[in-house]
Amino acid sequence: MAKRSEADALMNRIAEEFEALPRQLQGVARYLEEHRSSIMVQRVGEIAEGAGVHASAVVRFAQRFGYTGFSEMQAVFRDAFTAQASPSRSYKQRIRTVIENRTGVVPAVEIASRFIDASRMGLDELAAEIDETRFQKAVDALAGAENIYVIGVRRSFAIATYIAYALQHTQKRVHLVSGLGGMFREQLRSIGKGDALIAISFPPFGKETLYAMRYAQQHQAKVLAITESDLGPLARHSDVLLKVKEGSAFAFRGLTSTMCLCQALFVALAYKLELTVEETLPRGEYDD
Amino acid sequence: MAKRSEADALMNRIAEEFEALPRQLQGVARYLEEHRSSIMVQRVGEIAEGAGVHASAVVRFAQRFGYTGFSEMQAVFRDAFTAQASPSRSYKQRIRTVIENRTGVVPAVEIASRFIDASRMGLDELAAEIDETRFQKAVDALAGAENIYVIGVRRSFAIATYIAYALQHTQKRVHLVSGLGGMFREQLRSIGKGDALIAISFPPFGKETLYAMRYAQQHQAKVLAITESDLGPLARHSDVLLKVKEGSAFAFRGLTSTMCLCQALFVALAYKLELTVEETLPRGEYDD
DNA sequence: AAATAAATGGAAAATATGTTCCACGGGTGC
DNA sequence: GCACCCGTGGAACATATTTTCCATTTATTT
Repeated sequence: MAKRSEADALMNRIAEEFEALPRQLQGVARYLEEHRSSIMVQRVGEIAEGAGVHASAVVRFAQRFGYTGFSEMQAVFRDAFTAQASPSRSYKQRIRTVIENRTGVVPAVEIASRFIDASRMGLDELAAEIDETRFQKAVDALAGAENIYVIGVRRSFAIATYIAYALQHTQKRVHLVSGLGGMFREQLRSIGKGDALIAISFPPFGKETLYAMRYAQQHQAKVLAITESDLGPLARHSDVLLKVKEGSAFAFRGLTSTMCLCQALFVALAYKLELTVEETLPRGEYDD
Repeated sequence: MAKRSEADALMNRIAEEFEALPRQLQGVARYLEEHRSSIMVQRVGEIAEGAGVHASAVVRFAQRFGYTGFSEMQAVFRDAFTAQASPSRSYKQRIRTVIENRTGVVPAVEIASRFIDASRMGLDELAAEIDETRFQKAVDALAGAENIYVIGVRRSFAIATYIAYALQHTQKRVHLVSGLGGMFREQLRSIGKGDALIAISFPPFGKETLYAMRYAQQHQAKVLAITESDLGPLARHSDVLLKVKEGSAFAFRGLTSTMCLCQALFVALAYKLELTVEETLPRGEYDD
């Protein structure tokens, strides 16, 4: 109990003082936070190597936080672990959870956990059922396009936003059809042969998206649809259709699988366009 | 993978030979079985004491099972742990191999699969490491806010967009600080006491986001940060900080965990506000 | 730009830890 | 009952790991 919080307290202190720390010690701090769970089994040398610093820097770090040396600090994490690993803990925790549930208030984390679980299942399904041929076709279509238009409204707008952002890292001209100022049609006007439209839509399908797809097809642009089913109105108006089935919990639809698919699409495209990943997402000042 | 089974194999061998062992070594065996999970952090002396034997008995035990000494046997358990504690590491190595093997055309689906895998691991980690207390605090902070401002730039903008969209289904007034027309400051101007700001940012942190956080705090609004670490500049300017560590493949950062966390946050909030899910996300004509 | 302070990394010193050796004792078989 | 063997534990030894020290580099201030 107290053991666990001692490690927590230390991590908090580290977070507080972080900015005042010299470069190398910041590196150590980052490593500790990242690998908190395995610090207890690692040697100073291993941690030093992982953090890219000299062993003595790790010792200095520990001393800066009031310990006589690394060993003493490590003991804090070791104790925290053994306290948690001891069989009594899980039992007590289960009991406590049950008690807390009795009060009628479902803890927020309970809801979150279930939702995350649902999302995981969604990703599992995505991994299992991805259509190789179609995915390849989708990548090829984008690779061959001069201009790429992206549309998605309401729930799908965030996804469209992301795709448009990601594609800015390629040489393509990218157009997010946002409808800003009520200008859906105007933003789409100049799409034509050699261009591609990415349309993301789920039932009940937004009429703006459907319009865009029809318009794009009429003007000989390739249409890539991202939706949940081969049936439905999007199939008719698309050249390639990628399916995503989202997991759901509390009757609330996830969006993680869609996001994941879109990112995968982008990575595959970047790879095909032979952008090195560094070019793709500069770790410099433009990334956030 | 193989690491885990090596420890298992050892435990099996111990079980088999158990009866043929001398009294003290049986004691060691019992202790190991009982405390399997914490062997990796314990010293020979501790284990010896726990089993009620002399340290050298423990060493003899290890040698009896083919190891040069206790250390070598302990390493088996340590490896088993680190293999399971940091699955992403072995994963990253696989990824690197794939990249280095670019002996020609890697099929797009191959890339997609890898990426989806990475995202899945990200979600696993999210589920495992979500901080109950903080999550609850985050939900409470939002539930208590009159106005909710949302900011995220570049990579994080899509997420901000989504949160703003989702929150429109509550009774709160929601403001997406988009920076449209260069009006970051202006959009943020009226934030004040009783309001909340949700800031999503990852390194290198966008200065607009940092500015917004500082401004919000100065005006006594609650600040909820969504980022990847307790360290870094966001910690100082936030009241609640939710951590998300994204999986990555091809050195390309995922966004699915963040998306998932934000959705979970929203669902938990909706639940707390006692919105029925039907009210929350009408499946009617406004959903897309 | 010089002076001062701080940070860094190599290597020696100190310590902790693991391992081996050996003397002792109890039990078993002859 | 004696001798032998195996198991046991103390202590010396060896090794691995941590810690300290100091020379060098790097940043900061005047």
